[in-house]
Amino acid sequence: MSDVPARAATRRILLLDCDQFFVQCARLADPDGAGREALLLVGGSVESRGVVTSASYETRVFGVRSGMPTGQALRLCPRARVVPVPRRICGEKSRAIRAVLARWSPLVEAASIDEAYIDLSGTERLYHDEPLADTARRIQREVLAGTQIQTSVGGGTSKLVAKLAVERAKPAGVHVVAPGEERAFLATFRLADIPGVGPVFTEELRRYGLVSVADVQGLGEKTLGEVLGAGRGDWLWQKALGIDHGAVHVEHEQKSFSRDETFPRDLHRTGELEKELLALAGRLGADLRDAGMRARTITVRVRDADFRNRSASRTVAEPLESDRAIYALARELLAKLRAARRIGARLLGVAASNLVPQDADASQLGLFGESARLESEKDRRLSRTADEIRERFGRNSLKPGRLLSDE
DNA sequence: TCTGGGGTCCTAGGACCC
DNA sequence: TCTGGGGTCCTAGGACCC
Repeated sequence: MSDVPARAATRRILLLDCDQFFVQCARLADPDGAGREALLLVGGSVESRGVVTSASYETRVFGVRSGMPTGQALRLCPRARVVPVPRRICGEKSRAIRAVLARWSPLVEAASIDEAYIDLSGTERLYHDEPLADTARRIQREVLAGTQIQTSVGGGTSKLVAKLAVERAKPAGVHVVAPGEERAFLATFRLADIPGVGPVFTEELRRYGLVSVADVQGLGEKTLGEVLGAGRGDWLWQKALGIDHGAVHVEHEQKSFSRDETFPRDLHRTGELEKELLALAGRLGADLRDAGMRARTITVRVRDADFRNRSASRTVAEPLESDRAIYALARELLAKLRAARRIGARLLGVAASNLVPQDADASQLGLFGESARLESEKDRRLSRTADEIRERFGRNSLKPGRLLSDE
């Protein structure tokens, strides 16, 4: 908020969003297989209890949507082919797109793997007062030529407006909302379309008879505040008018890392869960070290067979990075969760937060006696050695736990 | 129909300190 | 003896996003 001048010049913001990104990537990765498949679902299999990450436009005609359980999607569209997410090429394409966008503005925010905001405010003269929609089309063509990825672009005076506009642009189009048209544009949406208004809030609003953005606009600011409370009422009122001062942020500081896994079948025995936890802790530790970070808080999460989510976490004074220390802590937390409720688990996960750079000032470690240390230099060396072995000989060259202990 | 994996942010209560 | 308020940190849970 403080970085918004009292009389800000009209901003010019684009959101570039890839059309059915994972489907496009899967087709590029396998031109003769998935590339020829119109009815394509990318995501988890039925056996692994997965959901659809991205559904091709051809399957959406059948009612298939991303996030839908794959089993349900296949019932709606039995002839569809399911392929896994092609992670490597998705990452490559995402980076390549960002590289193209960087040529157009220094202010690019990667909002997710398949969408990015571009702030072109103040570039009017640079682009010779070209209409924003024309600039958007040129960017879109350059992205397609450079990466083979088809995109849609939304534009307007804020991230909120650009985000909603891109929905009107799909597929492969451009939709720019002119300054001053925000309120009327917003009036054409449902409240559930506003980012931040999810299923729970939508249902609450519906109980008040509020379904469309126009409903809220007609209610007025004061009444909305009385209905929802000042905080949420004001928040929703601003959105309903298309007002959003959020800045396009270039840098992104990751606050946590996590690894979790849903099992094909619920696991009941603590020993089985510990084995999975060991593998997850190893993957998490490798992620942390790869990022040059350590973590002070470890959280273990389970999703019980009845879909109840539970978690236990512990924060320690000394930031950790080694597989052994992370697993030791995680194992205690799992024991705590198991003691509280002994029931089959469909998901197990472990997360690291309260992150500290590896090279941060470690002087405060002097506060801990050597006996109280949770992680030794040797633990760190062992984990880093394991990282190098995997780097040289492949991810499967070491089994989890192999370099974990002193034995 | 049967619900992924990777994240961010918020809330609320309790401990603890001043 | 009775009763403060503010600030920070931790923990657990949940909404929400792609």
